[in-house]
Amino acid sequence: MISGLPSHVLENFEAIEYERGDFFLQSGNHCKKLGIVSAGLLRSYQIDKEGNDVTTNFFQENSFCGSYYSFYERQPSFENIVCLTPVQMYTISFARLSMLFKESFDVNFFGRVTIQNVCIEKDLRISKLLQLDAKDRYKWFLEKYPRVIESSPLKYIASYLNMNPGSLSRIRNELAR
Amino acid sequence: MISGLPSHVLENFEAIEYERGDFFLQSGNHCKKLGIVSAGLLRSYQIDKEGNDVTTNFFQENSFCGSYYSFYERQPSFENIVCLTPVQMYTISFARLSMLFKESFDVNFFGRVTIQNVCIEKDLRISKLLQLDAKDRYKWFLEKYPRVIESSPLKYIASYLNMNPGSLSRIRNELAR
DNA sequence: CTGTTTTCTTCACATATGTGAAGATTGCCA
DNA sequence: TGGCAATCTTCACATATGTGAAGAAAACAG
Repeated sequence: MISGLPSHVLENFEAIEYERGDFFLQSGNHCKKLGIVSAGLLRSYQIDKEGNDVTTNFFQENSFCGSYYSFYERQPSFENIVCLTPVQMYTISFARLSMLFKESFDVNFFGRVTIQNVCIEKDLRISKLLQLDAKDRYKWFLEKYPRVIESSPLKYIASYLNMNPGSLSRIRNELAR
Repeated sequence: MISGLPSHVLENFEAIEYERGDFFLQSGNHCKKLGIVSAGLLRSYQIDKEGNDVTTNFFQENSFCGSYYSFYERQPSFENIVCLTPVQMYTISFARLSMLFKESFDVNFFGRVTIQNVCIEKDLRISKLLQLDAKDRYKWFLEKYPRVIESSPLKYIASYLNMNPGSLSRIRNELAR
């Protein structure tokens, strides 16, 4: 299911289901679990100092879900993570994962490669934020995450792309012609 | 020197020195080596479709230098990496590092933790890009990377912060009063 | 189904930031 | 040290994007 994940490792995970609107993580709390999404879509967001809801990430099928900062640094989270659809995932606690990392070469290897890929994705996102104007950021998102458009309200996509809902509507209107 | 790095591992690295203006990586080429900066400052940048120079990263002392995408995915780089000051680093080839990853539990463990931390930093940068206006992005940079200000032309810092040199000057003028 | 809530669009207008040029300043090299 | 080149600042003006409100449309709940 997760390519490269040593098969016996899944025994250490716990299968959980969430409904739309359920929180996987609330800001101020520790992120106690890391999840692998097997179905559905989640969104992480922060509330900025003006009180705006800012989407920081979407978590689709097969992606790792959690706040790396809160999970690995054992700190209260700045982020909320909430389900945009019904979700199925496999979760693992920090203690359990740390144990696996300590004991298993394969898990370590897999974890390293996985987080490398996450890193590469984040670099790509940063370069798009720095280089593209609002319209091109939206076109890029359309190509890259077509499934997200189907399940997420546009206002959440707008803040993910560093624009506001009105601007996104204007852009969609322009592209429609 | 690098906290957590198994000591015998450094034998696999090669010490290199660069002068200001030397390229560590040119776009179009494979990133064949990963570096650990022991002294100096480098900058990575891309040329966007309008021909603008956009700074994607600064590499300070003790940070890992390279294009993760190009290095790990074995693809031509979109980025250039150039020395802003004289630089000393330790480098390792992909083949050599892959071998270490395959053979050494400790190197794997260290590599995983290291890239996790890089990931957390990238998340932080993204959240600042999404949440702060130009002035606050600059204030944040001042606090976080005071040493970079001393060695990098401001125009490079401007594009790193997603603004242009004129705007940065205006902001600096406002803050000076 | 029907009413209520949420989301999306559209608009007129506001504003932060971009642009390009000119001059001042700085830094570098011969 | 002097002179050239790079950088930084400043300005007037341009423009992309933000703002908030109002209505239309869609989604949801009873």
